[in-house]
Amino acid sequence: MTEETSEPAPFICGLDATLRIVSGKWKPLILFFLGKGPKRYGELKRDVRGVSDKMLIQHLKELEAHGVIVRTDYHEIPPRVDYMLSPFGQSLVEAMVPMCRWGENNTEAIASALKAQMKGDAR
Amino acid sequence: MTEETSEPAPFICGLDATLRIVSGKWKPLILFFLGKGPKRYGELKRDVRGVSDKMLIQHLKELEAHGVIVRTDYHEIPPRVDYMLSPFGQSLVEAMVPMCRWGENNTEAIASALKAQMKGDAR
DNA sequence: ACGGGTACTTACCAAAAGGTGCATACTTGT
DNA sequence: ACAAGTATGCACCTTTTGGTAAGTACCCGT
Repeated sequence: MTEETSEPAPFICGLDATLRIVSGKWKPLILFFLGKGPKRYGELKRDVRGVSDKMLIQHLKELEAHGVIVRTDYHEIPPRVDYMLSPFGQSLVEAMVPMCRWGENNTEAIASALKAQMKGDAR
Repeated sequence: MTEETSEPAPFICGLDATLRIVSGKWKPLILFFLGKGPKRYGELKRDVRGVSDKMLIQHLKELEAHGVIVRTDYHEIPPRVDYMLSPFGQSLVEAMVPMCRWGENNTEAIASALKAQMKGDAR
């Protein structure tokens, strides 16, 4: 740290910019599920199968810091908080829809492509 | 390794499936640039700024193994190889277009969202 | 009064991801 | 003859990422 590296590195292109927001193992999934409407922390955790508390919270904080989601704390006694997309996040989710559909329409092909590769790896 | 864990874990949803293919720091970018037409290794490396040889090749191999790109080796003397999208890859790239556009249309907002966050982090 | 659910937080650790630098084998340009 | 470019491969090491397990403060149902 001899110098301040505050520069976040310029974007190569639009896609690169988008990736800076959605990169993170579970972020796209979180966004996808929030696209279906506001959700409480627990609901989200059940939806995004396999995510740990640590990751879920960390990603939620980052998405909030980036202005794509909005956190609402009801300050109730058994904690109650929910998360929803901001308009910015909403537009992002819309941009992700084709990728979701691509996955839906090619699930079989993807599954076998991944399986085929494993055989090669499993030397 | 007491048991074969050959099961690649079921997809949570279509998006999850898609992510299994495009996950990797540079993969979306590689695909994006290949969307503009076949490219030689060197060209790609110049396009995808910042990628190391190791990563570029590794990602290219995976994408090829997954059937999204096709490698052509001309067996020429100073090595000449090029990469292009397969029809499968082509459809994937089309599904990514909206995300590219989203990034293009929101570059400013994204840049400031990222910058704003850094200030918070820099405690 | 105890177990379970709520939404987190923190510390510690393992694994994956990625970068650097060197090597290859042959050619073209200077 | 020597440096540079071509498309990789490999060993080594650092960084980043992610998981586990524990704890917190408070409530409700039994």
